[in-house]
Amino acid sequence: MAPQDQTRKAAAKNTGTGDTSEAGSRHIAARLLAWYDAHHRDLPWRVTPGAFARGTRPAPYRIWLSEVMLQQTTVEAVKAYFRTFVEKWPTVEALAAAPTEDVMKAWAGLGYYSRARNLKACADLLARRGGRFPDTEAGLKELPGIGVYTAAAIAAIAFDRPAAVVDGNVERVISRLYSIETPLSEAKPEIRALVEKLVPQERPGDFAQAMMDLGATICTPRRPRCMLCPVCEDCSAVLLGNPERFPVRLPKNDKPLRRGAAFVAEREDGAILLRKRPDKGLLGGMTEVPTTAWTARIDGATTQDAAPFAADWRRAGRIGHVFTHFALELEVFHAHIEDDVPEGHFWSLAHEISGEALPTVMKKVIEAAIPGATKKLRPH
DNA sequence: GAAACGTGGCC
DNA sequence: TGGCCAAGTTT
Repeated sequence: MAPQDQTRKAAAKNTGTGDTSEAGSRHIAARLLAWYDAHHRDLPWRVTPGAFARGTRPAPYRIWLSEVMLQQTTVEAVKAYFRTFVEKWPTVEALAAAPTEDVMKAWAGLGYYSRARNLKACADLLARRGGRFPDTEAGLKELPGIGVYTAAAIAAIAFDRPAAVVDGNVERVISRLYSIETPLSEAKPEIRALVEKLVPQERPGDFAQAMMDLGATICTPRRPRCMLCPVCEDCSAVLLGNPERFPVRLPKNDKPLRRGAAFVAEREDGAILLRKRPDKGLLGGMTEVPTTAWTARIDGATTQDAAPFAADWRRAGRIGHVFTHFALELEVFHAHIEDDVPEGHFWSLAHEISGEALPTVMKKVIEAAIPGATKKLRPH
């Protein structure tokens, strides 16, 4: 063991909170980069480590698109959407040229739909400016849908800027490495300062991705695989014996339950009556079947009044769905109706349903009334 | 600064 | 099964 390592270990033991010295930081960054070279994940938007040193670089468009998709979303869920988007729209100019409606349809199912609107707004703005991305955190942060994290991530990964990239993974890794007892949210400034100390001048983009890969594959929320961790010996939480205890979080408030009714109107040929939700707010700009407000009392006496129009509504079932801040129970009604279209509604043909901008909750509703209706038809 | 904003996977 | 969590941003 190198003398500097002994010093570092002693310091960690003395403080019990991890070594924050410059030498300690350099050591940790170097270990992480070496680990990343050997164990990085291959992802559709990622280039191999050391790209900038070889004179290559990832396309900022692909990094931006992946980062927006990855906001609060798992890598596995994003992969297929990312491939679809880059195939449909290979450049920011192509995305800018696309109708917003097509973008919403392609985003359907991924959630947090304001991301799709901001993505489109950002593409439009950049296309008008010649299609080039800003190459600094400050410039990126000005763009729609790009906040502190995403600006730092694009600056680091696409432009190799030494930005402090702090996401949920990094918060977990840092809070363990330095055994931070302060509950999350309150600890964020402290975590950011520690990351700023760690970011190396060489390969900052790879360092950011290394931290996130470590959090995703080794330093996981539950049952971290500390025996495989490149910075296990530097980790204060390991020293304390229970890394899983970090990060410390405040207890959460429980979710209220809302109820409502949804109405699946079916035409003779199997077409389904739909409408578009307002651009702002919950499921903004997405498509839905007619529903009551989602707080309405649902019982036999109110059902007829709650329906958007008179029909022979039959109870088709009940679906449950959990959003970020409330749970929803929808009573689903089904009826066959004539061809006239109520104001603000439109018919979607059976073979078009799967391509509509239907959020998952609405697919559940339609499936409850007409099993298989939202599944993609397979050619035979 | 708190609240709004989706969805799927895991145990 | 229900709570937790995931590469956060906007208002």
